[in-house]
Amino acid sequence: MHTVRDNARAVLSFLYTGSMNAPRTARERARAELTREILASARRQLGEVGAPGLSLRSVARDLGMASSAVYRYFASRDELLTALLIEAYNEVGAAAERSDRPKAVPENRWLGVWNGVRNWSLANRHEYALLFGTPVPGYAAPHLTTEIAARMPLTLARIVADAKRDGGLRPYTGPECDPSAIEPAMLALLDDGAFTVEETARLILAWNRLVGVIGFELHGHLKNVTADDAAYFEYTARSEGANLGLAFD
Amino acid sequence: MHTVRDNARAVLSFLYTGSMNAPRTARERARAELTREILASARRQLGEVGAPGLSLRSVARDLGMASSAVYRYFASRDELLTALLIEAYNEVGAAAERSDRPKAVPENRWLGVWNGVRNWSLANRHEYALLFGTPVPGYAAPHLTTEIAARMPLTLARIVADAKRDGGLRPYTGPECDPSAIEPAMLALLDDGAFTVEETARLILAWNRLVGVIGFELHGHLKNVTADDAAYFEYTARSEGANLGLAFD
DNA sequence: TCATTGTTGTGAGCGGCGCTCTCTGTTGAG
DNA sequence: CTCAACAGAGAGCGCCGCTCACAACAATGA
Repeated sequence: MHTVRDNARAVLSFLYTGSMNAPRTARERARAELTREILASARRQLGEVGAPGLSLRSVARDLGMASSAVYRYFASRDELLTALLIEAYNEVGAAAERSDRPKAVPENRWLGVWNGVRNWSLANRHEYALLFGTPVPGYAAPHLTTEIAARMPLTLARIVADAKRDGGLRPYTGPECDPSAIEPAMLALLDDGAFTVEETARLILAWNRLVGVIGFELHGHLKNVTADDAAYFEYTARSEGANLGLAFD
Repeated sequence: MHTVRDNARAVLSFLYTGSMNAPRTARERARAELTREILASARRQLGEVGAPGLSLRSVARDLGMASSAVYRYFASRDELLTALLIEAYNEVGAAAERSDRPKAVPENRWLGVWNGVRNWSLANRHEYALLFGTPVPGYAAPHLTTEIAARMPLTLARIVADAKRDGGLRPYTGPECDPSAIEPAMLALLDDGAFTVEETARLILAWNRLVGVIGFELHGHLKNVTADDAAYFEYTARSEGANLGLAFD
């Protein structure tokens, strides 16, 4: 029998794997149901008022239960936010994968995924902030989240790997990265060592910049700076793709 | 005579210009003094616990006064944070300017300013978060803050402008930006039209990426990704400088 | 079958928060 | 000297996260 304390882990596992150990008793079914409802309500509120405004008490009110009862399901507000964080990581990863069209030419795939991530972020700005904005608490089990967080950047890597395999990658130009700057484990993670250190560095840079430029747009730093955010974003995408050797002009 | 309500504007003006209308009466002197003390205490707490943890009540406790008294000086917590925001904008701008060595070659100036901004950010991570992390409230008088916020990017622009004047700028390569993506007013702002639209776009990109890569490092997204953050950062700086035509390899 | 055991929900309560209001004493301008 | 503007104190409102004791209840094993 699992105790209440184990629940958090169970929820994370649920979010990660998409399924839970099948609930055997009525109580377990009710528990799974209510856990989902709490998450759904929290997610709704996150979308409306953002992470700072999300309160456990208001979730409880929304569900017509005592605020203290919610603590049977999530040990703290941070734990609830962590669950939402994982959910959001999965969503942006899914959005990236969904907007990849493996049959298109690499350049169009690249733009498609960049735009897919941007569109998700514009439609879910509070979720984006949760992922890439200022971190608030101690937060989630790092090992679990990093695995999920990799989904989006791996989608980018796959495009470049395919281009490389098909000979569609130009030799890169410009300054090169000190190889010792990159964590060796990253090389293995990225498509089982399909990339050189230099390519890996540029991939990291591209991922980094994709997130960065969206943040600038979302946080208003481009106000009075750019006139057409979508065009500026596409320019960023092309610039970054070219840096990796994709054939933009 | 100014009323209490005017104080906020006075504080902002004080932070911006570095001086205030000379206090004539003892009361005005005391007011200026206490305002500074409140800001100093708030700044101290910001550095320790970050913006979410900063509370007006604890500032009041720190200064040995009733919490309600603080409201004579700052109309709300947001207004206090706004003052800190402006202070931080000025600081990072000053750090950028201080780390520029106008007599050095453009490439070294470029690296110097990038590192200067990074070092300030590492030493003031909560302040960085206030500037470039998730925005929380409605926040400051935009017109005032944008003027101050421009200090740091303008330092970058100056280096490139000097290089261009001295003929040290290579013709740029790679994808170009749709000119209509850039706000025309930006062209005038940047050294009175010293730059082409394309150069302006690349400057914006560089500024954007400088902030972005620091955010990634500060927020832990580079953990298990890079092995040497400083080396990776310098790589970013060189890559960005080369994109603007600076002679990095 | 039934007592035992762990789980679930409640409501009261703690300390903290931002913020408001009223009241008192004080300062400075006319 | 008068009087309006100001500064500070303290009580209080409605939130918040979180804890705890308690009662209702469901699963389980003797």
